[in-house]
Parts: sequence; C-alpha cells; structure tokens
Amino acid sequence: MTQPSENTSYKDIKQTVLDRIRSGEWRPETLLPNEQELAVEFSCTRTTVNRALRELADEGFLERRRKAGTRVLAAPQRQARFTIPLVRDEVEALGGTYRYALVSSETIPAPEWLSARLALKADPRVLHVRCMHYSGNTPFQYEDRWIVIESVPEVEQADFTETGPNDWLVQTVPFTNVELTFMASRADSTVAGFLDVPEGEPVFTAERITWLQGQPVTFAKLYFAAGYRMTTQI
Amino acid sequence: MTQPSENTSYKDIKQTVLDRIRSGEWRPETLLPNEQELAVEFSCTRTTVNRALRELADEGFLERRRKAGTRVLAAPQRQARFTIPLVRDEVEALGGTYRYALVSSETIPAPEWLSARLALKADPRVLHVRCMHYSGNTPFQYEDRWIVIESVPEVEQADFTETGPNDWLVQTVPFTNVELTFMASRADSTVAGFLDVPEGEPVFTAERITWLQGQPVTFAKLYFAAGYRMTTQI
DNA sequence: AAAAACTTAAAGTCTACACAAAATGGAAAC
DNA sequence: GTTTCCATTTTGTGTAGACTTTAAGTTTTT
Repeated sequence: MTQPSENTSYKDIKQTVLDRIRSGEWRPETLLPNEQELAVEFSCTRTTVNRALRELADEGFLERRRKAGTRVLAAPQRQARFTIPLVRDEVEALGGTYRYALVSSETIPAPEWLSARLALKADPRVLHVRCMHYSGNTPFQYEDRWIVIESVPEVEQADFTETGPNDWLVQTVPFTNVELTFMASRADSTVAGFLDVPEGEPVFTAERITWLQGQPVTFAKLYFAAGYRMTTQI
Repeated sequence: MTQPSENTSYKDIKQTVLDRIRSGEWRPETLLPNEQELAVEFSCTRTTVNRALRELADEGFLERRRKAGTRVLAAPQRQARFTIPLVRDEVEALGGTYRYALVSSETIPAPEWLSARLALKADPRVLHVRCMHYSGNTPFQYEDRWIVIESVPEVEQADFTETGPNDWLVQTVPFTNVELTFMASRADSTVAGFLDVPEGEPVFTAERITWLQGQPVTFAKLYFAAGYRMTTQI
C-alpha cells in the first residue's frame, strides 16, 4: 500500500514498519517480507533492514526466528521500562527540596528471615540502617535497609548521618545485580509514624535486593508516602 | 589489566566491558578508550565495538557523546524492564487455572472524572465493563474498565461474557500507546467483595490508559489480589 | 573578556559482501 | 504412519571502508 520510495535510514524503516502495524496493514501474526525483499523495497542494504527489524524486535513489536521469518507480535508482549531514579532526583523532579535524615544504624546478626531471603550461609553480621527521605518537610520515603558486612566490609567505617546508604553503596559498589519487587503493604505503627499516615494505611512498597557477583550485598525495603504513583509510558 | 586477546564477537566485548566495570577497573565517570582503540585491542572492526558499546549505552551502563567519547555511568541510571503479561498467562505461569467472569457491562455517558482523565471532548458514550479474573476459585484480579465507543465503535457488538475486554481489544486495536501507573490503594466495599479481602485492605493497583494514534481508547483500573508482588530482575 | 568562527575528534550510520547458525519443511528410511 | 535426516531459507553477525553529524576545543575577532 504505502510506497516508501526513498527511505534509506534504519529509523525511516522502523517508522514505516510501525506505521504499517498501526494502520492494521500488518496485523498480529502477519509474516513480514524477508530482509532481502524489504531491502529491495526500501532500496537499501539488508544490513540496514536488519538493524531496523532487530530493534523493533528488542522493543517487543516483532518476533524473529531464523528460517521462520519475522512476524508481528500481538500487542501484550510489550515491555514497560521504568527508570529507577535516586530518591533525591525523584524529589527534585517533583519540585521538592530533598532532605535526608538517619533514624538508626546498628550492627546485628542477620535475622533468620533475612538469611533465608538472601540465602546467607550461617548468620553473618549485618548493618541495619533505617532512614527517612523528605520532600521539604513532607515525608517522602522511609527506608529500612540491611547491608551484609561480609560483602562490603568498608561499610563499618561509613557514616550515614549526612548521606543515605544508597548513595554510599552506589559510590562504593560499582556494579550490581538487582531484584526489584513492588507491592502494596499495610503501614504498621513504625511506618505509619515515619510517613505520617494512619496505621493500616496502604503504602506503595518496593523491595530491592542487590548482589555483587552473586554475593548478596543489601536488602532494602522502601515505603513510599501516601498517594505515591509510579508511572511509565510504553 | 585484562588481556582479551581473541574476543571477536560484540557479545564478548559487552561482557568484557561489563566485567571491567564490575571489577572497578573502569569506575563511574571513567572515559573509555575510543572505538578505534578498542577495535585494535579486541582485534575486530570498529563496527563490532560500536555495536557492543551502543547496546551497553541503551541498557544504561554507558553514556556516549560524539567527540566527547564514552564514559561509565554512575549506576542509578539503570532501567527496570517489566514485561506486562496478559492476566491469563500470568495466572497460568503461577500454576493456576485461569477463569474469567463478567460482572457488568453497560453503556453510559462518560463520567466527568473520566473525561478529564482522558481529555475527552464533550461527554461521549463509553462502555463500562467490570469483570473478574480468577486463578482456580481464588480471585486474582478485579478489572474496572471504560472503553470510549467513539474510538472503537465495534465494541458495541462485542460480547464480553466469555472473554475479557482486554483480549478483545488486543485483537481489535492493532497498536496502541499506553500509560501505565502502579499504586497502592485501599479496597473499598466493592473491590473488597470481589477480591474477598477485608474492606480497607491495601491492594496493589494498576491504571492503564490506552491510546490509538492519539485517540483515547480505554481506561482500565486493575485491582490485584492480596499479597500480589510484581518482580523484575535488572 | 566575550563572542564568533573554525578545526577536528569521536560517535553515528550506511554500503557491500561473506560466512555462521538455526530451524523448517520435506525427503528418505524405517 | 512415524521417525530420522538433510537441504534450504532466513536471520545473526562479522569485516572493511566511506561518509555524516555532533560538539568539544582552539583560534580569531570583536
């Protein structure tokens, strides 16, 4: 239907392919022409077509299999990308003034549930840090964090009175694997107190487990202020 | 430090670069050698190095600027990718048997809040559909959805007694833009009834607004069963 | 100084071609 | 009929080289 005529760049091809999917010309399950044919149609090399289709597949629009070809995916395979911001950036992006406060910091043996959760052998010592993040004078996030001392020995010398453990970890531990979980939880008396909401209030909560090369580094539970919404465009 | 010697593939290069970031050899802010130099080091072409670094930049590890070069990003820029599954797939992945039930379906003028939310002009008619998704006999998700009839006229003929509106929309509307929001909300009496939880219980909730070429198509509010957790690895 | 103009380094993209790897669909063997 | 095997198609990835675009730095001009 559409006559592309002079589209050379891989971006043009991506756009045209997306347009054809949008317009319904290529519906889900449709098998696309192969790269060679598209290269002729767009008068460019197969390399360029390949890049366009590869990226569209990465973005979840197409499915590609050798020999089987490229087909349009039914929409729901699509992925949401959330950028996980630093609390400070998030507060400032919302127009607030970021403020940090340490609540407590103590070294303890890892509680049983934590050992289970992080698959810790024996019960190593952990640093339990609790702190608050404010937007102006409004509570924004209550952070309850455990750091495995064995994995980051330097943490015993760290000072969390001025900057939060997350900032410190980001600086100190260069690269990590992360498991991130979101849920709705009920504010217990502690959380309710810190976030200044009634006890029992629903609280958007994130759990974040971080590993460094397979070694568990830290478990953080982040309780967001009432009304927090996490939004993304797909 | 590391001597790669025979790494030709772009995947090997990605891996090596990640290893160097992990090991701390290349810390945040470090300027990497330019593509030409890396090509020599890895004894491959610049094209291959380019692909490796480009992908690492896409994935949020590196920042690239023409003339300025490539540098390691401080960790937190990283992105979480969630694959948003169809309810049925999600239930089945958890080992349950998916069951669907229509609760109600009626055509009404768009309520004020919905018009505002979707930026609807005038107050067009909308189809208000409520339905339940079960895992076996356990409530899994309560769905409260509004579909703008003007945008998808065929919806008036659709039958939602057997399959849910989401399945129907995915089949019918080929391509969409989506805004997805997650939050913790409090179960009101309706939601509590359907999900079989006490009133006031925290409920993990998603709002999903879908557009087709700028035209609002549907607003869905999805209430998940108690204890629902959304998890991803980064 | 400050602003404008120029140079040039680095990434961005394309061409053209080659060979590799996967997996489908059919042919052959059972 | 069923299974095994194989040819062929299609995507995946690499090489080599060219030209383009951006923007950092430098120099020149105001």
